[in-house]
Amino acid sequence: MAESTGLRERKKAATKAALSEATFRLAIAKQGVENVTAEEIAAEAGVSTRTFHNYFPSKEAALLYDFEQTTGQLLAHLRERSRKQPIWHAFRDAMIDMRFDEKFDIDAMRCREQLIHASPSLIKEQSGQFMALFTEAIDIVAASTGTSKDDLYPRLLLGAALVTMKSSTEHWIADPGDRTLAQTITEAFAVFERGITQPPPAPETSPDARPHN
Amino acid sequence: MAESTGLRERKKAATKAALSEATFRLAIAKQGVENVTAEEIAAEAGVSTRTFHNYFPSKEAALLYDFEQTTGQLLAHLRERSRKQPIWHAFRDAMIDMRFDEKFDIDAMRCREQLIHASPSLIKEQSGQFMALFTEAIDIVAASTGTSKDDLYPRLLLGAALVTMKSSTEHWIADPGDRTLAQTITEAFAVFERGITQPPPAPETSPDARPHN
DNA sequence: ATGAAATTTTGCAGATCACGCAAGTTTTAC
DNA sequence: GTAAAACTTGCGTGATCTGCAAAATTTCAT
Repeated sequence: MAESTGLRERKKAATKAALSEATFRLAIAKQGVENVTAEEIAAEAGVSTRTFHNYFPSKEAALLYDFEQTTGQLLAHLRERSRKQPIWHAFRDAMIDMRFDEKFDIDAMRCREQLIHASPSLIKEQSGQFMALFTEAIDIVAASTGTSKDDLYPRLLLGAALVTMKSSTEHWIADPGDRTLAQTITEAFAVFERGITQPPPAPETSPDARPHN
Repeated sequence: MAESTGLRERKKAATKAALSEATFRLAIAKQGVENVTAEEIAAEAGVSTRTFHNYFPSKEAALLYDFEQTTGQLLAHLRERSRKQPIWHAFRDAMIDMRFDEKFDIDAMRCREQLIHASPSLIKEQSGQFMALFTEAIDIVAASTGTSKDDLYPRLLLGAALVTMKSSTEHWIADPGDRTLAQTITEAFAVFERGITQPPPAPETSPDARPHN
């Protein structure tokens, strides 16, 4: 559906991607987004400053463009799975479906994490995107649990799921150890199934004895 | 200790509070922070625009000033309790210690919530403050659970606690029903103790209805 | 009380951001 | 091939936020 849509669509997508990548490149080179201007990004991508702002409202949004994309895909997976699976494990499996570890370079992910972690404006932007994800997902969760979206339980469940996804990914990126990302995610989701007051049984460094899934 | 610190300290605190309140007032009057300028806020509080920016980096920060204050107090309570209590219930009880329902007008809280919910910039600002709280609290949690701050478990626990505090407060503000805030908080924390896949025993609206998760 | 020291307030200038508008350019579709 | 639709660009504008230095205010020692 998005393939045959002609030159214009493809060019737009390419420009947007180029701007996002240019932002990433410059941010790394200059050790932080705050040291990069919209003007520089536009120049790096070969368009005018005005055009940059046609595509992104801010350089923060440009840098987190693929996060936003990812979010959309995750939601699609979630919608699909939520019709055949209890919502909690639908989140876990939708997350595993994303296969970040195969799609992205782990060093690039680490760089990105560091950029975000070091910049208040990026932290805010990312948090804002998480909140948007919350808003988009709450209906799915409410429907799936047979509750209202204003109830407490679906909000807690969704919040827990988002926290789990963010934390486990960050943790795995920082130090994969001998685990796959899917294992780490599964482990993290299991913590909430067990009850949060129950600390995880296996110390995080022991290598064997983890039957996957 | 902060009492006898002379006229200067007191005036600064008063100015800061005045600026924050002015921001709140104007934001309500104009139906959103985006319709208020720093210049207007400064005028309303009787100082120069430059002075406003000496106190707050942005109008969003000004509007969420008391949230920041609250955060600090919560951390103090948490630190105290975490030495005598397991960390999970320390969070719950530290939160209850705050007694928002007694300290703040519920209508004002509702207004504030609506302002935040309707403004992307405020959502980002608040999320940023939550992340700051995360950063400040993670050491306490790690110490209290005997783990490293880079481990997964303390991050999940802290994330769950923050989600619980935010969600239960918002939920209670939106519709207190016949519950106290402390009850709602306790109920919410209990969800995570039980295991997130276990829906709460008492449905929030209909008395029968087995939840079919 | 008084004058010097420390601190705060303020105006000004400058860099950036983000958006509306209208003219110019490219792509599409007939 | 040409007209319509969509995209790019430059310009102008209003707002944000910061540094700097002068003026005003508070503090403190005497």
